[in-house]
Amino acid sequence: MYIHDMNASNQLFRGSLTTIILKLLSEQEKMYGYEMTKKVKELTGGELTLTEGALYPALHKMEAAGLLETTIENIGNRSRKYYHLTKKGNKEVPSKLAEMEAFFRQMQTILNLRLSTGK
Amino acid sequence: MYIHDMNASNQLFRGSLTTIILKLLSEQEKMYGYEMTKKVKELTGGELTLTEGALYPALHKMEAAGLLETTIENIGNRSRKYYHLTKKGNKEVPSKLAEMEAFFRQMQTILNLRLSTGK
DNA sequence: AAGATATGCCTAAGATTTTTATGTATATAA
DNA sequence: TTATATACATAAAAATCTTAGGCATATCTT
Repeated sequence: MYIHDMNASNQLFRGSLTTIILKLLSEQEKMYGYEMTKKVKELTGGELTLTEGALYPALHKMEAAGLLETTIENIGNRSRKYYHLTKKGNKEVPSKLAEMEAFFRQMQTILNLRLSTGK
Repeated sequence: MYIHDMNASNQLFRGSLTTIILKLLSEQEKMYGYEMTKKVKELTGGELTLTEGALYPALHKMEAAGLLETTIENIGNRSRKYYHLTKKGNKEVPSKLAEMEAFFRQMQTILNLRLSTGK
C-alpha cells in the first residue's frame, strides 16, 4: 500500500484485499467468491464494495501462492468454488493483520483521525 | 477505491497520498516536497516512508488539478518549491479526511482490529 | 582536500492492483 | 417473460507505486 488515492467512497482501498480475504477465511473455514462480496457489503452496510473484477484475480493469485485451496460443491445445477486457508495461509493471518493494524496506526498519527475505540 | 494489497511495511498505502498531502498542508501553510518526506518519517518514527518517486508525481498532479499552488524560495544557491493549498484544496480537506476515516472504520469492522482510541 | 552523506528537485521503466466492461450460465421473482 | 440474483471468469485500460536512476549544492568526516 503506498499512499495514494481513494476515490469513490464505496470502494475498497488498494492494498487490503489479501488481508481481508485471509481474515474472512480465518473466521469462516470456507467461503466462495460471490459470498465474500456479499459479506463485505453486509459488514459495511453497503458502504464498501468488493468487486468481482478485483476479487477473483486476487483469489487465483493467492491460490497460486499456496495460501488458499479450493473445493467445488454442486448446488443443484450450479457449482460453487469454495476457498479455504492452507496451513501456510493460516500462518499468515496474524502477521498480515498486525501489518495492517500498524499501518492504520501510522495513518492515524499522520492524519490525526479519531476512530472510535469502541467495542 | 478498492481493496487491495500491502507489501512492505515501510511503505505507504495505495490510495492515501493525496489525503496525507492535504492534511500536512492544512496544518502547516506551506511545505516543500523533501520536507514532507521527512515529516512523514518523523511522525511515524521511521516506519513509513513517503518515497520521492511517489510524492513528486502526486504533487504535480494535485497542482494540475488546482488543489495546490507553488512558490519558489531560494536558500543560498539552492531553491525550494513550496506548496500551499488553494481555496479549492482547502475545501477538500475535510471531505477527504472524512472519507478516509469512514474507510478506516469499515476496515476495522471487517478486520476486527482494535486501534487505540488513545491519547 | 577528498569522499560521503544530506538536501532538494525530478523522471522513466516496470510492476502491481484496480476499474470498468463484458461474457456465460442457472435460478428465482415480478 | 423479463428482470434480477446467483456464480464463475477474463481482458483492456487506468491508476498508482517501486525501483532506479540523474543532477546540483551543501555539509560533515576523515
